[in-house]
Amino acid sequence: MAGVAQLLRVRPQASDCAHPHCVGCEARRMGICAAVGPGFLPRLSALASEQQLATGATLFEEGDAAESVYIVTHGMLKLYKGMVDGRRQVIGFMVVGDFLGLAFGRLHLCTAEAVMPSSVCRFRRQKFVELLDECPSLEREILHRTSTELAVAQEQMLLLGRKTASERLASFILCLARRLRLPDDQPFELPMSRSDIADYLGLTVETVSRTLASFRRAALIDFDRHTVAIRRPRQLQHAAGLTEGGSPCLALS
Amino acid sequence: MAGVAQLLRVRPQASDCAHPHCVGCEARRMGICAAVGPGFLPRLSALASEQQLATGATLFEEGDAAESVYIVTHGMLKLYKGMVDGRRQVIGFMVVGDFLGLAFGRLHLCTAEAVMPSSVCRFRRQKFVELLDECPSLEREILHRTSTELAVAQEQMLLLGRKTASERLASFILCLARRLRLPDDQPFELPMSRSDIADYLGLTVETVSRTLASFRRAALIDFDRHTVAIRRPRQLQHAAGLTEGGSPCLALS
DNA sequence: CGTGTTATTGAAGAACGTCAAGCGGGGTGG
DNA sequence: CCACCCCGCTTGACGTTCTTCAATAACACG
Repeated sequence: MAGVAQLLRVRPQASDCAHPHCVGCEARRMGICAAVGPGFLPRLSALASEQQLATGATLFEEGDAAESVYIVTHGMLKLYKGMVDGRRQVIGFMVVGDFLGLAFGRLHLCTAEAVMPSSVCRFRRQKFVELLDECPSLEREILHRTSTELAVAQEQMLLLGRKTASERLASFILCLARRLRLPDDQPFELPMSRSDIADYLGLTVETVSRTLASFRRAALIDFDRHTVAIRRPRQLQHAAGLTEGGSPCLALS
Repeated sequence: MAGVAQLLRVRPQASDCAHPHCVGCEARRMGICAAVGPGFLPRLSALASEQQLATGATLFEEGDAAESVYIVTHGMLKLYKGMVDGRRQVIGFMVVGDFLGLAFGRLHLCTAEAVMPSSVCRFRRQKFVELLDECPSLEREILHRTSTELAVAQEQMLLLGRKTASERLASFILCLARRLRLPDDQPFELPMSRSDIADYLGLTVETVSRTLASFRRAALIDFDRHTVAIRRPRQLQHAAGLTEGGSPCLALS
């Protein structure tokens, strides 16, 4: 679980905040706290409530009225869109500190489901928007995050539209590794299932499995069901269709 | 050209503004004007400069330093990302009133190229950010737009990851039609080339051409090189893999 | 320890890509 | 004004990649 523990520490610099109001809800330590000034923290406390999610539990579904926004405080959730016949596209994996449900419409546009035991901090949407009105630095923070998410989504469009199966898997692994900022060769955890990976990369589980197997045969990586280690990072980058200095992924947060 | 003319009128309600400062640069009439109060308009005037683009001209390239932001005032631009071997993914087509170059990083993450004779209104980035600091309603407007663009990008991820060629083309045509809010059966313009469409939908020109031809054989649409008319909207929606009431696309603006 | 779920592996098939040839429109230059 | 050429679009034949279908293996859970 060392890998996951690191995955969760997305915005470590924000955890320095020792303000008394920051203790109750971990979310405040993770992101919002740094953005809102001390004056707003009491109001934030009043707004927040924590919620636990078992693996597979859905926080909200595509089409639900969007009445709350959330911050992930533990674990990992996937966001996905579905089609009537069951095809799915995973939009992203949200980790600690990420906002959920920020779509500025009346309805949620994807489903949010826990891929491992997780918890979130919930805010009433309307109250949250009012807070936004009063706290420009929070609004700037949200804008910054939304804008980063947009850049990530656009990078993923390139992957989904133009990359081969091998390139997709290689990009995915490098992206995870970069997000964890791990030294090469150190194994890290994949909390999501093969089927989630397939739905994220626009492939089938079989293709994911076969491609990972071929990477292992080529000694690019080593892996077990929920663990991966990068053995030859340079060659893996090459397999991802990236230049040396290229951006394997823009970390989501 | 009737179709294009309508394509350009994305935010018609904003054109009501009769403030003297709104006359010079069309951008102010299209979007920003409504967001910033009259007090900020003189500053906006001072910041702006207009720029013409011939078809095929690039406004900025992936990797360039991001020193300005732009608003499209005439025509249409495509945003795309490239891979070293020449593969491309078109991220989106930007029409009048859309912002360009808002990536909150030091570098542009895609190339912007005119698909038809176009013009943009340029703002020095730093000045623009300062303006953002002083004008909360403008910041809110930008947040709203960014958030909408994110939703569009996520919808496109579903298309690129999970839809068949027919579904992609059908979705694309319906999306354009919805954006123009045309009555069915009325022909409208496709300013972009087949190759741009292919790069937008993650296909090849040949597949785009063949699929359009098959739609015409099935009498779903009629088309000419740069004109399309929807003949059987219900069946086209079905071909797009959408439910009756479903969202063919969230208009970009 | 058994059972359901998830992952792997193989073989056959389909969808889309690649290669190649032909068409047609628009622009240029004679 | 016409002929030519270039470029974008279309259409056909063939290949490749990925999916689909199916069987087996490995794990997680009670």
